Amino acid sequence: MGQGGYELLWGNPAGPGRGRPAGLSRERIVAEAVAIAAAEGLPRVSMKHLAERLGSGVMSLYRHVPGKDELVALMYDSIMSTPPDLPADQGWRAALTAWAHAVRDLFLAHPWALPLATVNHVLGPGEAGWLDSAMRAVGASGFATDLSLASVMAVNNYVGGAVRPELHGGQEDPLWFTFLADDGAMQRFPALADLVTEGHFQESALLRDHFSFGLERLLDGLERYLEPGSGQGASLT
Amino acid sequence: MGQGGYELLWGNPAGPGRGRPAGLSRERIVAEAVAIAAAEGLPRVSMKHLAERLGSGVMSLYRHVPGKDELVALMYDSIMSTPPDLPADQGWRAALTAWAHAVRDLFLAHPWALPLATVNHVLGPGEAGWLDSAMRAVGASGFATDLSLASVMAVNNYVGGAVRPELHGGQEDPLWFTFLADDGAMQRFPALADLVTEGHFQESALLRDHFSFGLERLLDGLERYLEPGSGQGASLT
DNA sequence: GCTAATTAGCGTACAGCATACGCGCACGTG
DNA sequence: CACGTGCGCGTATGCTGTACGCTAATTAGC
Repeated sequence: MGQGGYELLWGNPAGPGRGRPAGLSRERIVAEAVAIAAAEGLPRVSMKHLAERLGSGVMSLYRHVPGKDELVALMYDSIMSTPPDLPADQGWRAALTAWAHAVRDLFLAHPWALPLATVNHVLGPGEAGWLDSAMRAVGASGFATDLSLASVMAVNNYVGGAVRPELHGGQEDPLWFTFLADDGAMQRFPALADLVTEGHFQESALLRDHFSFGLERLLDGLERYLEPGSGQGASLT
Repeated sequence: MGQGGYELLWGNPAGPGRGRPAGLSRERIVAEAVAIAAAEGLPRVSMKHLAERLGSGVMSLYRHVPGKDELVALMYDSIMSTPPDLPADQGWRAALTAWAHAVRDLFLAHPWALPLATVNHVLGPGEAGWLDSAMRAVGASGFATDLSLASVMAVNNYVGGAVRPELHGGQEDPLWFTFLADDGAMQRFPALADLVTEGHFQESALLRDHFSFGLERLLDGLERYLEPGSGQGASLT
C-alpha cells in the first residue's frame, strides 16, 4: 500500500519519447478517477469502470499507472495540488485557523479521501505543499522548527478526526442514538441517556459547531504555551 | 457498509432454538477474525481464510454473520467490549487524560482498527460503553451535558488523528522526508527543508512525544474554557 | 522513403474475492 | 419413530486486480 509509491509520486513525468504517442495520460486517468469517486464513491473506482469512462481498454491504464494502490495514492495527492491561501500578517493563530478550515473544506469536498488520510502513506508533493504552507505561516512568528511542526501536527490531527462526524448526515448522526430509545440501554449508558432526555442534538450550538469549539480550545491551549504572557479569555467564535 | 448493521450490533443473540445445535457461534467467528487481523493484518481476513482457521466451510459463516461488512463492524466493536478504568476522584482533566491514553493504547494494540474508526459506522454497545465512561467522568464535575460531549468529542477527535503517525515505524516516518534530499524540493518547500537541515526527528522530545504535547495543549484549552478562574501555567508532562 | 527501434493500446487468462442458492443432515420435540 | 427446524456447506456466479504477449503507431537513422 504505497510502499513503493515514492518514485511514483515524486518522479519526473519523463520527456516525450520517440515511440507511439500516448492518447491517455496519467493526469487524465487520475482526474477521471477522482471524478468517479466524487460522483459514485471510492468503491466504484475500479479499473474496469475507469477504463470504460475513458473509452479505453482496461490494461491500457497500466501503461501509465503501476497499479490500483498507486492510482489511489495519486488521487489523494492530486486533490491537494494547490495549497490554501493563508493570511500572512495576522499572526500564527489566524493562519492556523484558516489552514484548519481549509483542510476541513477539502475533506468535505472529497469525502472519499478522509479514510485515505488515516492510512499510512508516502508524503506526496501536494500534501507536502499544504504542510509547508502551514509551517511557513507558523514559523513566521519565530518559533523553533520542531515546535512549529508539533503545533501544526496537533491541529492537523484534530481536524482529521473532527471532520468525520460531519461527513455522514450533516448534523450529528441521528442513527447513532437510536438504541437509547430501546430497552435497558438507558441504564447501561446513563451519561449517554442524558443526552437524549435533555433533548440536545436539536438545539445545542456547541454540538452543531463542535468543529470550531474543539479547534478554538486547541488553539487556546497552544496560545498559552507559545505566548505565556497573553492572558486572553476564552470565547466561542 | 454498516448501514443495516444496527440490529446486528444491538440485536439479541436469540435463544436456543429447537433445531440442530450450532457448532459455530458469532462470538467465535468474530474472535478468530480479530486474531487473524492482529497476526496477519485486516486484508488477510477473508471469508475463505477465516473458515479454514475455524475448520468449517466458507458458507457456514453466513449462518451467523450477514456478510463481510457486518463482520468487520462486529470486530471493531468487540475490541471495545470493556471500557477503561478511569480515576474517579481526581477531576475531569485526569479522567480525560487517562481516557485519551486508553484510546491510544487500544488502537496501538489493534492497528487494523484505526482506519475503521475514520469511516462512518453505527455506534455499537462497545463503543457506546467507552463513550459513556468518558461522559460520566466529565459530567461528574457538573458541566452541562452538551458541553461534556463537545469536550469528549474534541479529545476523541484529536486522539484518532494523533495515533496514526505512531502506527507505522515508531518515530516519525523517515521515508516521509526522503524527497527533501533530492533536487529542488528544498526550494519548493522551504519550511519542511528547515526540519531536515536542523536535524530534528532524531532529537526533538516535542516530536517524539507529539501525542502528549497536543493532548496537553487541548486539555489546557478546555480547562481555560471550563474553569476560567484557574490560571495554571503550561508545562510539558 | 525504407527499415529498425521504441512505445502505446489492449485481448486473453488467471487467481482471488464475497456471496446467492439449494441440498442433505443432525438434532429436539411430538 | 417421524416430523420439522435450523445448521453445515458444495457449487456456481460475477466481481476484482493484474501478468503476459501480441499488434499497431510513431520516430530515428540510413
